[in-house]
Amino acid sequence: MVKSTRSGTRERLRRDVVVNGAIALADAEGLDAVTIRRLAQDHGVTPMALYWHFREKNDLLDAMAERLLSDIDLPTPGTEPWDDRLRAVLTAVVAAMRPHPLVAGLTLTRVLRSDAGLAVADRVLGLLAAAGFDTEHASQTANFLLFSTVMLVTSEPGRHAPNGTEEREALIREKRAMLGALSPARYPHVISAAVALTECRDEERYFGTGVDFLVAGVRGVRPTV
Amino acid sequence: MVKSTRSGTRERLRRDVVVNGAIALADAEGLDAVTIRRLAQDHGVTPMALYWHFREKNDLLDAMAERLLSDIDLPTPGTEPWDDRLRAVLTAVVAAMRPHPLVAGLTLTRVLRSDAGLAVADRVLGLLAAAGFDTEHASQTANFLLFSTVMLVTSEPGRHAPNGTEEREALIREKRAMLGALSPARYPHVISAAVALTECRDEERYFGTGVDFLVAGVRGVRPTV
DNA sequence: ACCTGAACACCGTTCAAGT
DNA sequence: ACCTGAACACCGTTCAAGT
Repeated sequence: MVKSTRSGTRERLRRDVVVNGAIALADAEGLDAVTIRRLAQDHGVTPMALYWHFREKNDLLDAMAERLLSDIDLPTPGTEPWDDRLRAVLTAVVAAMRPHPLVAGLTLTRVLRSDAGLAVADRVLGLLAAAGFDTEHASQTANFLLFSTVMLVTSEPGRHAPNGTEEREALIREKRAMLGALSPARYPHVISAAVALTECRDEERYFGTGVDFLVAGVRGVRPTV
Repeated sequence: MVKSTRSGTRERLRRDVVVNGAIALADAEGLDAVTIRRLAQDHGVTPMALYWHFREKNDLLDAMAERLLSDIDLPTPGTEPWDDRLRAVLTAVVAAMRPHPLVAGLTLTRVLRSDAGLAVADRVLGLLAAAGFDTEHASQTANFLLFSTVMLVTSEPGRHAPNGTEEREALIREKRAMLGALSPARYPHVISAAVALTECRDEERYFGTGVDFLVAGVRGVRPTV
């Protein structure tokens, strides 16, 4: 995690360049396209060259996740009510993940293994403690809360395919057609929701009410004080 | 989806056996262990034999997801308030997923492509409509709700590794040690929550309040009527 | 410190062929 | 209808070697 390279500029730059390339590649073509060999090729280097910078592929994925997590711009701790502060934190998480819906899922298993992720987790745990949660309850809630927030981004309707491409349009059309062809007797609600289920019309509203949902959920399971 | 095999017993049996084996294998060793070649070997058959039953590997994953989704035992539609009925549906989803925490994630992208998943989605959409949600809002909420419910299972602390194994114990110990070694000045809340963050002490309580959380979230974003 | 070359043990998948 | 054999184009990774 904490890198202690002495004259690090060359190494860290190189490493960062690879990580940037990997994220950009995943954004454009999905995580499956992120391959040691493909990245090597993109950088005009032999696949084995990457193994000097990363012990194994998983280390590269860790670095990608940490990059996204460190993009989270935590609000300065204020004195507002706990739920307003929680909302601000979750909004910051969403903002960092939104540009990378195809990569965000990597953070799910890595929050507690990166400095930036730990900072977010600590903040959320602190807020929940302030709201009256005991340690056990706060841990479970914080864990689920962070997962859900990231998933708000990864599960946005129509965002499974790379952004803005024709491929995405085709996928949405196809899915919509499939839903439209279902039996109206069996799945009436699905059919009338076919359009909304396949594409998000108003992203700001989607993420806004998503965060509202999560804050309300916390309020709902908050111990009565 | 809808299979129309004439004298199907032999084929469907064979196919089901493979799917069962794949789920059991994933439960025991994780999804990465589910490989065409490994399954073929387990069934004493050539890898290419599987390609008669599944057009490609993804079809096998689809079938695994559909199996889990069809394990959902939807409650008979009642006349209770919408939130009680929603709670019952979500509880049924959790119950179906809990035995397969390492497989449940497969359902996330496949709900709307399986009969069983469509039935659940239709039910949830109907409940949200009854609660006063318009189509757009209901779709986004239902989508997120199902994702979150599945994730309640896949993200349970300590359940990332196969169940009950020594490997799992080792992973938990390791993670706990890592968290305990952090700087108390920077991550005070994480450190004091190290135990709770790495293992779920009371699963019933965890899933119970998880479902409560989600129902409360829906209540929180429900349009005022 | 940083990279290459050759090799290994895996993948999913195609295609022609068998029964 | 169901399965095999041989082959292809990919993976991640190791190890010894170069500069």
